[in-house]
Amino acid sequence: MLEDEYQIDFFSDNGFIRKQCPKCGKYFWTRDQDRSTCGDAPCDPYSFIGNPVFKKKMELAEMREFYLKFFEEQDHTRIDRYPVIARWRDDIYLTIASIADFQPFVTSGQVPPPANPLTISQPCIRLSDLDAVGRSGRHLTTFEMMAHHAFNNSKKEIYWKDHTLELCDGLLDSLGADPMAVTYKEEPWAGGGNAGPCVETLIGGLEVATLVFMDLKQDKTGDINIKGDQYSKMDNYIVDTGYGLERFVWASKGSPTIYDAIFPSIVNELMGLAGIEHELENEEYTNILSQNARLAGLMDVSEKANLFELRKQVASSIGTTVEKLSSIMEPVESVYAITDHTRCLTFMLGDGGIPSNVKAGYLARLVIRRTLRMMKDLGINVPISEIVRMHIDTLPEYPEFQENFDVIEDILAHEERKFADTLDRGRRMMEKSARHYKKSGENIPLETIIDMYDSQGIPPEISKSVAAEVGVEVDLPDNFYSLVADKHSKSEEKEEKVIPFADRIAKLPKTKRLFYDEPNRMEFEGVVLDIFEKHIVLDNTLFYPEGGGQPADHGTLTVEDVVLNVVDTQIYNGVVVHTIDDIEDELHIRKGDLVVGRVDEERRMAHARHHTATHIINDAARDVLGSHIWQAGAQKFRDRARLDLSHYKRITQEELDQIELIANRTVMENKRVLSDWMDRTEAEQKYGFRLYQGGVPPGKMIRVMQVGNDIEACAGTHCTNTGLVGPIKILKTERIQDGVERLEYAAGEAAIKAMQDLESLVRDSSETLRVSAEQLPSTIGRFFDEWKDLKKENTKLKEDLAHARVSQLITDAETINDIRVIAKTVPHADSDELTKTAGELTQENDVVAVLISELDGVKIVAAAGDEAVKNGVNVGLIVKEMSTIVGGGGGGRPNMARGGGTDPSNMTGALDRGIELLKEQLE
RNA sequence: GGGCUUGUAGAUCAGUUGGAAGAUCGUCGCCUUUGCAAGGCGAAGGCCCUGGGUUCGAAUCCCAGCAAGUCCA
Repeated sequence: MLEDEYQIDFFSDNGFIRKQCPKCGKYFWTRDQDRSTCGDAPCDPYSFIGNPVFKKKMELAEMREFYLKFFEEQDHTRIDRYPVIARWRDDIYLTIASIADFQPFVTSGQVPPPANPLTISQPCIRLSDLDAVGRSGRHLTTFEMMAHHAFNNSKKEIYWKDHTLELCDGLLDSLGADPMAVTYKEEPWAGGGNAGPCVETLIGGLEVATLVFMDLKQDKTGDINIKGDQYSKMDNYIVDTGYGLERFVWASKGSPTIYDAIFPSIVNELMGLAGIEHELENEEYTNILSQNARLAGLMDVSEKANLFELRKQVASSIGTTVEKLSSIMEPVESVYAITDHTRCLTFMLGDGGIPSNVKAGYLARLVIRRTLRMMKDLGINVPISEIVRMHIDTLPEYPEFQENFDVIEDILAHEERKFADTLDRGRRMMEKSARHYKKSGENIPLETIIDMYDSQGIPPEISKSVAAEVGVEVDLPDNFYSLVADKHSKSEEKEEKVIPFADRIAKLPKTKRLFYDEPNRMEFEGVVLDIFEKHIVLDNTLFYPEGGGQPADHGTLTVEDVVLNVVDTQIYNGVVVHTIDDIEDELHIRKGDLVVGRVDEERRMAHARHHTATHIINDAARDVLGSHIWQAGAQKFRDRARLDLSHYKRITQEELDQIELIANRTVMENKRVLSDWMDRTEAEQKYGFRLYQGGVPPGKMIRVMQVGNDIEACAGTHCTNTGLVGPIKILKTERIQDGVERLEYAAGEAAIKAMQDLESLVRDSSETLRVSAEQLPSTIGRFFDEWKDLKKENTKLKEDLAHARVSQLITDAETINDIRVIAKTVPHADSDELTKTAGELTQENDVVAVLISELDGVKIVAAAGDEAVKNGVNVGLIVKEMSTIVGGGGGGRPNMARGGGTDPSNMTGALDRGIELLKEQLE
């Protein structure tokens, strides 16, 4: 990054000088002539601990308000926070920064910002430093990023570097910070395809703010190189700042750790539950914590080696052993981590996140399980929801969490039970495996432990302790988790959607879409703007292009007397492209022609019914299941539609019936379906993020649909009244992931058809059984029971038959070398009967039975008593050879073998050969 | 989105190279005991998840589906 980027008037006008840090080599700006280091850890240690850098101690709410108010007074508009689950993004699951709220449409310039400039305090979740949370004294999974943003472009500049620095410095000043202690470090920033110069604001050794001047985008042909990637200048340039609310509070209090600063009451409560006295009043104790935090600030403690090094240094500086120190620190660190993690869960679940085995839900589960493990280690025996409740009680500024608490509690109870089940199951499996290895005297291979974790979810620590109980050693390498990750590493290819004739389409104006204003009109006139191969673009159209889970309209385009069939309709950057099926050699259509379009009404209406029904079902489901229900995907077809819903347990039949009933009531109420194009920001303020059930559409204006009580941003075609949807019939549910339920249903004529199909199933069944539909269940039950009884009886009869045969067969035995040999054909006996007969015959030790029958080809069974086996008989070999004679195969063990073949003509030959072999074996 | 694991008696699980469906607990009956706990003897209880395929033969191998678990991005 060029040095020029940091030659900012604010610095020169305010007596700053630029220096290079002798430790890290980075450049920074300071008012202090005598300062030499940059002010960042590890070049400077924390100096604010026990020595606050701001005038007044503040709590989170007070600090947040102070910040927002400061920027409001500086002409910024305060806007509401966004959810921590980033539903409007398809590239990230969690909101990781305030700027994430405005990506991608605002930052790219497609959509104007809700206000400009604006200020916000955005709760963010980052799980990347999970291991350091609790240990480092400063890491959190959840934090609020306070920010002021200005969105500039070549036409209009709000403010840029100078004013940003002025505002930041002014804020610190108004908090009573010592100007001489503040440094600004140059640090080029890149991330998410953008980049730009950046300044880090440091005070007391702590980084409290990051000021990013985002003006570059990734571009292979760009002429600016940052960290190995090429970038070029953007037309938009954005002030992207981030001030850590929690760090500001910490700095204002000077507590030993950030955790003690931001949620002291919950930390204390948990210490009590864990049976640890948190002696913040105890000087020796706070000394240890402070030392630890200061030194931890200098290193990355997520590395095991570093953690040990940290312990060593702290131990020596307070004159104790590493072991002693660890025994003091570990429980405390766990309490910190639990407090942090439960706060994270409060936000995740409070914002409607559902634990799952995939996507954002998996992250929630990960955090839940980590927390439960630590709680167990500390002996904290309260439901995890109780700790979440403590957080909610201290967060009155988030009333929505309070409202959702019942569901949150249920989800957590559910997860707790699931995890307990998993551990139980895992422990049993591990015990078995451990016993197996103990028997063979081997150590348990690492592979087994990895498998246990990877496919059964058993943490390696638990595997190890279970193994130890059984008495087998396990070596856990430090890089265990990266070994697991290696197993999964593979390249991933994403398919880019290719736009046909992209350059021609780019030159065309956006197509006027008539279907919004006139949803019931099916015929229109249009002028041909362009034709390429089978694709036709008009100036306006009634054809709905595929989108929002609704398939494309079909129909016809007529030019004079030529009728063209439209088989697909797509939209690319606002240009609707109609695709027709085969065309004549000579296309009777050219630019400027007037065409008459007719939409296939039946198809369109079926889609519209299913689309409106989808909104109705979504609303009904939320009614029945709770407010955590979100659409996780949807697709409409002509004969049915499906809707994926986030829900943490299986939907029961009763709930399903209820949803169906409510949905049909909405239909019968025949409410008007309202739609309105609204300013995006206005709609968001009015209806919230509930709008975005089906993802976030681009554009300044969005179409807001109201169907019954359901309000969503939706670009599909709908019925004008709910009554037009007709009956709605839920066909089935499927669990497509843990935490996502799929509903399949039909509406209108499709529903009638579906019901008729179901009915005919019942009718056919009852006709087959010759009973009325009402009697079907009981009759089927009876048949099933009878079938079971008959099967048992059949088995019994075969045994009896076998028994009856035995007495006959035994008299025909031929004695060879003291062994009685029975080699016979048993007519019409199946394999089971032969087996039972042979089995009974060989109850006598000196008997060998070779039985053969003709049934579905040839069946052969041979058995030998113990005595016979001792004398060298191996019926496995005999049957094997016999079977090949009848065109099949067979085998078994020396005392029992079965086989058969497809060719009955050679049965006697096979039997003779069997006797021959037997004789050989007995000699 | 991808990977891995698992579906067998009411429950928890065995079931070897494809070759006679098992154990433990629970249930029921009888015996023992003043009674209980327990013990002894015996019995009932299986569409081996579903549907295809391979094979003389599949709980076992292959494919598809359904269901459950789990890890990763």
